[in-house]
Amino acid sequence: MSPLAAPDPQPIRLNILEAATARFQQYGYGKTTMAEIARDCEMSAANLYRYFDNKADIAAELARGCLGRKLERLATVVENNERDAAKCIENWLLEAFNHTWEMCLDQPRMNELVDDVCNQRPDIVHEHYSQKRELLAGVLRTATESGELCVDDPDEAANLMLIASITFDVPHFLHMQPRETHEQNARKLARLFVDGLADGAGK
Amino acid sequence: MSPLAAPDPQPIRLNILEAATARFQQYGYGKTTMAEIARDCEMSAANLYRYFDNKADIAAELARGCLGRKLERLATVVENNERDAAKCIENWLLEAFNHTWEMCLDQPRMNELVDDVCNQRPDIVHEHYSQKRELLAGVLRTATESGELCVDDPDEAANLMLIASITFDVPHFLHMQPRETHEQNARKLARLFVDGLADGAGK
DNA sequence: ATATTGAACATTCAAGAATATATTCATCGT
DNA sequence: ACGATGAATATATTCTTGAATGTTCAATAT
Repeated sequence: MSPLAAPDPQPIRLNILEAATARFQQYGYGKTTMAEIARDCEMSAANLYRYFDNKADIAAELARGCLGRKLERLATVVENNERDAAKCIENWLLEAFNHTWEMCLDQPRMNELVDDVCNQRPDIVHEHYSQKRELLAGVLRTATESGELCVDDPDEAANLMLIASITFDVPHFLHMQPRETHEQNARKLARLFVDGLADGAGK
Repeated sequence: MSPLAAPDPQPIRLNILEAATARFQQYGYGKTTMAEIARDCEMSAANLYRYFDNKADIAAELARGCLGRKLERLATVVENNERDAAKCIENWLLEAFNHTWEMCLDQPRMNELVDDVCNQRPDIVHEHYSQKRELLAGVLRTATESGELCVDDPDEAANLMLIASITFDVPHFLHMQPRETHEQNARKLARLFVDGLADGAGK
């Protein structure tokens, strides 16, 4: 009633996404039908197409959500370590790895879905990547201003760090080592980054 | 005749491998039959099993060969840069990337085969990885002795570098950037490694 | 007009038959 | 004995087809 209370812009869209999430989690993308999602939303399958172009677009939206939550976790790490870039980078890598690890264990179907979407939608991967780089570049810029690090081009350095820490973002490599080893590697790699970007390096 | 001249220990095995290579290159693993390989060797299909346990083992042997040649290229890089660890590491990453890139372009089917074998035979991946780590650790050890670098645990550092440069070894990430960008990234990452492992870092 | 639907259409999936191929083995020639 | 083979068997691949599902659209209700 009040013009101040902003109602959900698309409550139906969200409803569909929730229903799809529940189905995909339990049965997987391939085994859930548009009819089932529609039934959960108490509408016809045809009507889903008023809110999404097709089934793949629902999955894409969910994948975006997953990647968004991952970004939020990393943003929280950044917020909690504003004064200590070394710790921030270490915790960034640990958080990235733990998120990947936990997704694989706890939500294997959703994880698989994100993987598939990423393979078919380079734009989604790229946006997620850009957001991460921007966030990480901010950390490096701040640390350079405070004197903790000495980074000429924060964007370039952030890019490098993301490339070099791909192991921790991609499920494909997870099974090659136990969790503890991965975590140790994350810590060591963070140390290597910090040493390589420290003031006085490479001169 | 002369006991000095060591004849091929298994010329027939090699012959089979050559025939299989030619077929796999042109038609792919799935589309070439044991009968075809046998015909190329002028023998029966049954006789192939005197030299290999099964078709997959032929592919495994070829994959080992591919990885072996990759290791040889890296070993050559090491030999040609014994005095300059920084250059050696840079050229290592460039060589690793270029090998991956060229394999994907020039021998896509063989590349796919190596990929498949690696997914089914962790032992082969692991051995290749161990060989690379040993080679790279040697570089770090030598550089530490000469004072160019300061690496406490060369094995651990080599391990880290290999993990961090996975992008350049795995075809999966190749298409995400043009060749020049990858090469620049390889150079920059090498620089980051060297800076991070330089004397005085991390103290 | 807008939201929704049932029914039509297009595409994909899945199960089984048919085929092709991988693998084994008894036998042959040396 | 050894190396090799053709035929026999087991396994995998392909093909076919009915069914299931994704998608569209004209028609209906609000």
